[in-house]
Amino acid sequence: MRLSRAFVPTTKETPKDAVLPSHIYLVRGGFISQVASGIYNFLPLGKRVLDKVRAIVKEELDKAGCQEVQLGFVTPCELWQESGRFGKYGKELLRFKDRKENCFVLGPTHEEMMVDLVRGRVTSYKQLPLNLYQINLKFRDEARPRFGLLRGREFVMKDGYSFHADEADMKREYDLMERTYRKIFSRIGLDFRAVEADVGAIGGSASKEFMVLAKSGEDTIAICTECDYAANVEAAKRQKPKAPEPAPEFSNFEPFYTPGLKSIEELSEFFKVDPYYFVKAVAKKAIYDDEEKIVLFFLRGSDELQEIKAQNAVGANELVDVSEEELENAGIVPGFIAPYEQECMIVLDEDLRGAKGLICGGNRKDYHLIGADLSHFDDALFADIAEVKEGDLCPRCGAVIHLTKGIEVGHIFQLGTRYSAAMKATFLDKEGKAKPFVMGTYGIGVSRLVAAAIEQNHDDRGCIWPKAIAPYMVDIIISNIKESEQLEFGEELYEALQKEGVEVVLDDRADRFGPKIKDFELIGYPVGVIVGKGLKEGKVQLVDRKTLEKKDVAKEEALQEILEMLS
RNA sequence: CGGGGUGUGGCGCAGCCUGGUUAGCGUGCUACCUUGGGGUGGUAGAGGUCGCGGGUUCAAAUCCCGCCACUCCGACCA
Repeated sequence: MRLSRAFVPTTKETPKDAVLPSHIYLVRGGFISQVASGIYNFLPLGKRVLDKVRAIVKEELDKAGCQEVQLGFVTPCELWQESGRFGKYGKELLRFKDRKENCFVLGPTHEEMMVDLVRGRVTSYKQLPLNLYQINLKFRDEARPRFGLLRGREFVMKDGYSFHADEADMKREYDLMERTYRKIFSRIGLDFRAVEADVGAIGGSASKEFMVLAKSGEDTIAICTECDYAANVEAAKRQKPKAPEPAPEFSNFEPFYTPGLKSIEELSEFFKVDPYYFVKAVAKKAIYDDEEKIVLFFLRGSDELQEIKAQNAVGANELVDVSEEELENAGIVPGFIAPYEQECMIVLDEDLRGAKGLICGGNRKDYHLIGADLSHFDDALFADIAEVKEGDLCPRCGAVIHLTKGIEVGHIFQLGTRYSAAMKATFLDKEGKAKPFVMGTYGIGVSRLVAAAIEQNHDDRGCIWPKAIAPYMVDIIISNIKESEQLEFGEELYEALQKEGVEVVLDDRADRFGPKIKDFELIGYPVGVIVGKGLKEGKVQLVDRKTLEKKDVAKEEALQEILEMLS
């Protein structure tokens, strides 16, 4: 491609509202442009990167025996009503009617469509297993799109669905998909972790997320510093924390006057006791399909409530904050809540099981109880609801856990029969009995990967594309096109590289050197070739975008050297 | 969904509080000259329904009301 002819509108200025590097550089580099909130156009360079990611995903999936299909983007409401998700999915589902008043939605995910496609067509265990996928647009009317391609409303996703005769075969496929996903993200050149995850609203028995490690990630993940344990904090476990010394000693179980002291910090200071020995209460309102109720969660003062775990522990659809007024109306004393004598539902953290010698709220304003003993509480009340924190101990090997941030780019689920049963998608097994398919579902955020790659690979000058997905591999900069010698050699090298099958751009614009090298750095081609004043001595300069190192090479050797840099 | 902010040539902004000539600056764009290894300098140009609708007024980018869009913080996020 000749840059003099290319549609690559780069800008010197940072777009007004972009905060993250990937957003800034993708817009400034002329890869994407915004159309509306959470909706982007892909320009020629962005489209090339997207297609490369797409091609890698496709290649590895096909190798793993998956088959690509393409489902309609516009899907009939009836399918959503059938699965029961039409109402539950809520406002994220963009609904509209056609001229005949038929109701449709833009697909945010395609479980329903895929089950509908397969049911009635795959009817025997002999046709299983089957793994179908598509790489297609998705639309979710997010309440708050942000960060450019990282959280758009319209995005490109690979979504795959597998169908099996039994659980064991589904697990086999799940493991195969994990290995396949690892290959995909490794090929793209990303530093990522496969982490244990919460299954969330999609359901199923197990799931793993693939996280690209980046400071700007919206997810927090817990990683063991010794073994390969890694989990999203929403699902992370830990070994029982060690009790700090010295443990406080209380001769009696009795109220203690603590005027105005509510926070664990203040109390710890007041009693000179480590927060570990306090019982803290977190009140939430649990929302169910047909009711809502106040739940009190109790943890050690040194821990924080993990809301997803807490939500799962009480089987609620959602947990929301509860006001002090609501608490008082329920006969609860905010700031001084004890696990004793509560009328509402209570849940205690696993780590409090059998704990004694604690300080907790007094169920009375300005009083706490010292010498509390929880060893008589019913086992049923305990659940793992604490958030794993920096320095906690790995549940597998006991080494120290480290927290880091990640961008979720893939998620695989052992789904089971949730959708197949609801939508009556069955096959006949060996005994001739009808059974619902056992399913798995697997997703990759293809357009999000484009942004994630930049979040992880950039410097203060622009993008540094991994070679596997760079829009072009080489940028030949002709320093001054008025110098016919430079122009000629540039053209010659351009042709030679194309003959070698290298994707190359020729910067033959009538600009000066400055803007050209700035664009090279901004766009982030892996290799730059500067054809400039060195040519008089028979030399050109090769630039490694990643290190920004330049080296002079004889012009006759340039081709060979470039090929080596790319290998 | 709750709370804030913004909307003015392609892009980034000023002007608005205190209404009043031709709406200004930077950048980008066009032409010519200049320069030619890190966004060169100059001259001359093109380019704006001041988000939309209504109101107040002799007069509205500016004041008032309504709407829309975008955005930030939070909630939410298969």
